[in-house]
Amino acid sequence: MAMKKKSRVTSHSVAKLAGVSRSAVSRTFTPNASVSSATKEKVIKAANELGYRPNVMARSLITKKTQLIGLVMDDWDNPFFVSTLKSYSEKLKKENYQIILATINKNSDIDNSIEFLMQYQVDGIIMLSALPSNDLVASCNQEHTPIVLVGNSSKEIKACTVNIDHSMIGKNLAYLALELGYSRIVLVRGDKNIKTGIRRTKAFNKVLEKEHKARVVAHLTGISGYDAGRNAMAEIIKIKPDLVICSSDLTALGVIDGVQVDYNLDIPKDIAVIGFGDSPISSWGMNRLTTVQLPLQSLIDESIRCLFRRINDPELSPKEVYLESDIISRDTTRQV
Amino acid sequence: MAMKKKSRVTSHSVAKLAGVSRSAVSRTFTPNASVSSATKEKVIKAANELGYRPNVMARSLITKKTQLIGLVMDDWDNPFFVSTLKSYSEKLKKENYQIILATINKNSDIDNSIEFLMQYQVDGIIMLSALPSNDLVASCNQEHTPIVLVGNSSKEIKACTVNIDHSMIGKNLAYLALELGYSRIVLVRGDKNIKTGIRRTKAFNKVLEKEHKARVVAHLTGISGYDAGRNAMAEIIKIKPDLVICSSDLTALGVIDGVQVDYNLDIPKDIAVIGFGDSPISSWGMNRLTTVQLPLQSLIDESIRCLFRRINDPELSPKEVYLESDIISRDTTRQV
DNA sequence: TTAACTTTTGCACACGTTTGCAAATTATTC
DNA sequence: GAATAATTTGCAAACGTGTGCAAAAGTTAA
Repeated sequence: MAMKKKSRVTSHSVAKLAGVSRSAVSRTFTPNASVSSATKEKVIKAANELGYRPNVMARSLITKKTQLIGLVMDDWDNPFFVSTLKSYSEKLKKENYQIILATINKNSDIDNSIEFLMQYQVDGIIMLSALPSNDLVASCNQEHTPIVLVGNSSKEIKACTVNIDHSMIGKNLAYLALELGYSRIVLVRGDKNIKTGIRRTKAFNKVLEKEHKARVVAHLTGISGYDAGRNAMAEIIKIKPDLVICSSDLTALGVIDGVQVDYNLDIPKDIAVIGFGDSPISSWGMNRLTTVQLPLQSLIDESIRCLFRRINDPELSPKEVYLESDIISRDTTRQV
Repeated sequence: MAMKKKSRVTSHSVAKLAGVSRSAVSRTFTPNASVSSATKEKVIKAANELGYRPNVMARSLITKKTQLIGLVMDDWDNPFFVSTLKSYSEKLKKENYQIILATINKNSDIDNSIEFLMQYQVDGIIMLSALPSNDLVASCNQEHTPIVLVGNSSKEIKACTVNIDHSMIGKNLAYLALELGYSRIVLVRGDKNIKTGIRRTKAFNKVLEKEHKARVVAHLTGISGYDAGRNAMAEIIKIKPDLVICSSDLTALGVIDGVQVDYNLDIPKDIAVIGFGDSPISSWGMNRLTTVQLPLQSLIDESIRCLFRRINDPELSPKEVYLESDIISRDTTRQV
């Protein structure tokens, strides 16, 4: 006996079983299609019997819609972006879209990942923190595949961008510091080339220069993580600051332990600390860290909204959205 | 002037520009296909000029391969599984596969998410911690779409399973406790219905019963997270245990702070603590937690290997893999 | 009953590929 | 140069679906 060949159950086979035409079964699975309830019933019965599932690939070939959204994740080490994945997946699913995931290894791969996604005829692309080339975005626009850039943008690119307004954060941090009466401030940041940090710092300094009631007594870069923060205190302590502003909660926790454990000083009386991100650890247990809360949900919602707007009307010109962040006052800064 | 209709650049258009047949352009993009280098060059030039990208949907229709792997994530709150996403994405990409992501909301949705993925004709499915129904798995097997179950299994299901051997963990924990000379042990777990925890506990008790040099003086369930752990100490402290074994690192951290801060006892001299998971926080800064290290990389590698084995040979019968875990001895237990 | 109208149905083409096959071209051998 | 072998090429038939169109069936009105 010959080996049974792999054969899928197709609209043809269920049509045959139900005694109708292929069109009938197609229409049964297309909402609002013209099909009598009698045949619909027959088709559904046959489909269940055979375990029929419409082939999305074949369908998309003709409808030119795949219900696929490409999601490119540039920075898997950034917990903010990773934590958005769940929401993206759930919210897109609710709109009947699926996520196809693209990872980036080297920087040169950003464009490559878009090319990949385009081969799958995705209906839209969400880029988390990655910046593609102008040419490629133009090419996507031409094929009416909208791109939304989240957490990164460039003036020249013709794509929707949804961003956190880091300048505003810097400004608000500065005014908060002034309001609380701090005057000797240390800024602690990670990689000095990260744009968002640069933007915050610039806005922060601008306010201080205008008001000249306080000044930045030290500006450290290349410090990220608990240990780096804690070790950095050796240097910071000499400068005798009254406020240390960090670019991540984890760094801030390191700084806090440095202040309290290694140098036996009081927080916030002797030195105040502000973190960044409002990550879960910033409020666990004994940690009551004053920090910047990023509007992640708005970021997600807004980027999805932008995407769908352009999927539904590709001629629409791209939009720029900037979101504001709150500063959560907890126990590592003095109260107003 | 009439509105320009959306028209993709197809193999037809590049064939016309290059002055060859559609077959020629198809063959230039198919490795090892019979095509002269002269025409190949012509085609590539034309393709670049037009920005041609082969349509994967159309291709998969005929090759019956989509290069798509469905990844269903049951429990987004479990940091272990979420942290595997990056590795899965990178490793599958290296093999030229893409991930299509499926989320589960209610439990009844597990089968649903598989149905969804099957509509996209995925070449295989990886299920993280979710358990699908027998019927559905059978239906997938019939279509030669292999499924790998990670972190959850059932005897009856005919699918590959890759699991952490929790019985072995329980056994090893028990022998470690005996070896270190602890005799009054408290077990602290989360939801009492979680199978993995039950399995560990059972194996743990079995060893203790056999050796009867130590005993479980309390077995608390429903405790998970830092605060729950810390609060639980109020009850635990009365029992005067010498070892507390927790089902998560975070809970263990709460217990530790309870012991040290709230009751001013020494760790590990007065009470020892063991966590679970070797999550990053367990070794940050001052935390030097003795804990169970899960073999996540092996879990990922093994599940991918199982998947590909069955993709390449669908007749192969499914395999069960159990992985062992190490216990990392740090500073919250006494040394051997 | 007939006419006009509405709904349902099936045919056949389209979507953008891959691939077996035979024809056409090129390379090799005598 | 002819004969043969090896390679390259294009044609045409799939793959599994959606959809315009006209025919068929059903419904309503007179």
